[in-house]
Amino acid sequence: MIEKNTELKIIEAARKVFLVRGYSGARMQDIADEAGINKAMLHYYFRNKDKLFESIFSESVNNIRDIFSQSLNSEKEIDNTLINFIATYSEFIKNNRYLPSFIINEMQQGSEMVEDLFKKNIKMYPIEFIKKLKKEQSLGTLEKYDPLQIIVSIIGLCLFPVLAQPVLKILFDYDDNKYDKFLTERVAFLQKFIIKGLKK
Amino acid sequence: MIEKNTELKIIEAARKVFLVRGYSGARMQDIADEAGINKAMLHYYFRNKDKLFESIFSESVNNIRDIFSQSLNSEKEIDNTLINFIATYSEFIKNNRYLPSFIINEMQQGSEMVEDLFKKNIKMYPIEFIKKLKKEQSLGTLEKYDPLQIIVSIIGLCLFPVLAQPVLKILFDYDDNKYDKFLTERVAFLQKFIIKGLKK
DNA sequence: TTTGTATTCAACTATTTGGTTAAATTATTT
DNA sequence: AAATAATTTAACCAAATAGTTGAATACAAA
Repeated sequence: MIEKNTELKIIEAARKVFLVRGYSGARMQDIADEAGINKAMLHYYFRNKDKLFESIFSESVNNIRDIFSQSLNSEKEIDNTLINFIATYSEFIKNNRYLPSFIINEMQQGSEMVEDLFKKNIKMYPIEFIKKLKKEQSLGTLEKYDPLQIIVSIIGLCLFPVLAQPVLKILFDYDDNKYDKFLTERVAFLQKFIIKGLKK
Repeated sequence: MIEKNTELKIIEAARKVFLVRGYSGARMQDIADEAGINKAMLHYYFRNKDKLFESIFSESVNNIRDIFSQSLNSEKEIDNTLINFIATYSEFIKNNRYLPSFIINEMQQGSEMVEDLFKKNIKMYPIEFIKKLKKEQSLGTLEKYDPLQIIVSIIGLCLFPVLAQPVLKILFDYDDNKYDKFLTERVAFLQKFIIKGLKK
């Protein structure tokens, strides 16, 4: 019997394996098993490991980019922009645990191929948000910090607890439920903490 | 001629390779080349890849733990504790770029062996710092945030720009010099931003 | 010097892993 | 139904990689 969605099944399996194990840790056999197909099928649909990886990595970069620009540009006023971004971005990351560490890690390796894919797909600079910040800064409502320091801080505050989840769970002796609660509560904490830190 | 510090050379080479490439990305041959010795020497001094990895990973966890507790407990007063921690920790991380991502990544894989090594070596809970925070909170000088949220935030703010360095460099179109400047300037920014965010 | 021990290496083996192929099966078109 | 095209598989092959071995060399102690 011919399976209609073999390609989709492969993509889903590859996503699962690559995101957790990374390029060098991923095994073609594992991906085939996860997809419930024969290993040769992978090479039928995708010429080789590199090509399969490329499609997963590109897709991942696109996802991060989309949710980022989408959640950063939805509201007009700066406070609401921040509140909305923190909530939306945190939620997305929570549901896509492995996405940030996957991208960060592959980029760390410094391979030409990965860097090119990243550059090709990311195309994003938060120009509108920076304008908003600068305007508030010149009005005297926000501290005159470097906008990029601010952006890195906000993203980092959202991402880090998910990036470091396995480490922090052990450090704090939290089980899955407790850590989930920790992440949920973090949204309100961040909204208050960040705005307090930025306001003059 | 017998080389006196072969074991040390191996450790240094293994550190270099493992920290950047991770367990699965590291090649015994690369480590041997980096150390300037024969591949068989690795197995003479360390039985196998796992044993060599274990010693590097344990050492890394110990380093992180030491610098953490050391820079967190040096000062008495809360403001100075924070200012000192941010400066010391940031400086350490800047000089040990790959340490955080190495540990976080290997922990992400969820292997029994790595998790056990981590638990065995970390043994750290910032009890003194939490006491200090709670005292200030009850005095009304600090906002009544969950101490763990605070700690995760401070660490994340210091670590994230180094974790995500390759990504952020491309996003901001910064070269090595510019990014180095960004990290240097970040210390003062964080000291101000964090204290403002925490103070009532 | 001689003897024993630690160190080093080149060449080898075993295993893992990515990739190929040819044949069989299923679907689609004529 | 027959012919053609697409899909799937088992059984391979080739390359990469971890690990082994035995001989040679250097050093230290007797």
